[in-house]
Amino acid sequence: MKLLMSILKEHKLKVTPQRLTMMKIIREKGHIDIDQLYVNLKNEFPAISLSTLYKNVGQFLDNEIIREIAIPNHKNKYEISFDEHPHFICSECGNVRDLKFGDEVSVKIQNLTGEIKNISLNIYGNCC
Amino acid sequence: MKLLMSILKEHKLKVTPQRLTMMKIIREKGHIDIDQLYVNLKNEFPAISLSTLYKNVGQFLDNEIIREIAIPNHKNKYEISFDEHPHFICSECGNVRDLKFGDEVSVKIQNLTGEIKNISLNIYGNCC
DNA sequence: CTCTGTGCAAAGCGTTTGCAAACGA
DNA sequence: TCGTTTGCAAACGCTTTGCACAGAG
Repeated sequence: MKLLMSILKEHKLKVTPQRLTMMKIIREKGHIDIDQLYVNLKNEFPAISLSTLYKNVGQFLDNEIIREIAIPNHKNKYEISFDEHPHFICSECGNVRDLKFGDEVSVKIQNLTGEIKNISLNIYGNCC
Repeated sequence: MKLLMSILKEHKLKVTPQRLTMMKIIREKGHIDIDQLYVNLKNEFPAISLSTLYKNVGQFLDNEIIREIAIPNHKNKYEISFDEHPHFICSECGNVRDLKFGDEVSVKIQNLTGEIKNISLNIYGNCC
């Protein structure tokens, strides 16, 4: 598993304890929204401000260190960018479960004009 | 093509000129965000208010008359619910092109625990 | 030492709410 | 007539911005 520190350095972002902890929490939780992230960070940094979170989340997204998951009727969640994978999202509670391309889910695309940068496949169901 | 009026009636929503025009514009434009919708509606209803749009869009979504397309770094767009289909979304300008399940794109799902309500497949590329 | 990052307070902006009047059934 | 919808204004809440100080390199 890649060191969080080196990920920041690769993108020429300064290594701060706040950033490292943000990344650690996102990686541990798998999928987390701003508010949950804030609560978790408060434990370690009681003085941390929401604007720091927003600024860093913005930079992480710009640098594709994390990826944004849009969930209808819920706040966006974030995950560490690793491999592309589909999500199973609960329409009720917004819970996200990772699926796998390959054995579980496969997508076949033919005759598509235009370069593909990224595929987002969300399957909505109910886990409640 | 189904009458817009009867769609509203099916959902026990009152038929108002504002609603009919909203649906007409969304159907014509294919994919449209709140602001573009507002501008278009202003032509026909100079006094229409944004809150009317928000209220109706909310109701259309609740009743699944329209569907929401989340586009990173752009405002959500809306389309009339018809068949499920994948979208090709330009990462730069947010433009949306409809694709087809079947010949163009197919998804195979195996061993997935949990009922599937809905599948959203967005392919990101560049049209600029 | 220099430049970036942090925290705070305030501003900004899209969206929602409350209410009276208008309208649809 | 009765319940719903509309438009307006105000409230709301999330996100962004400006700035001074702190911290990383």
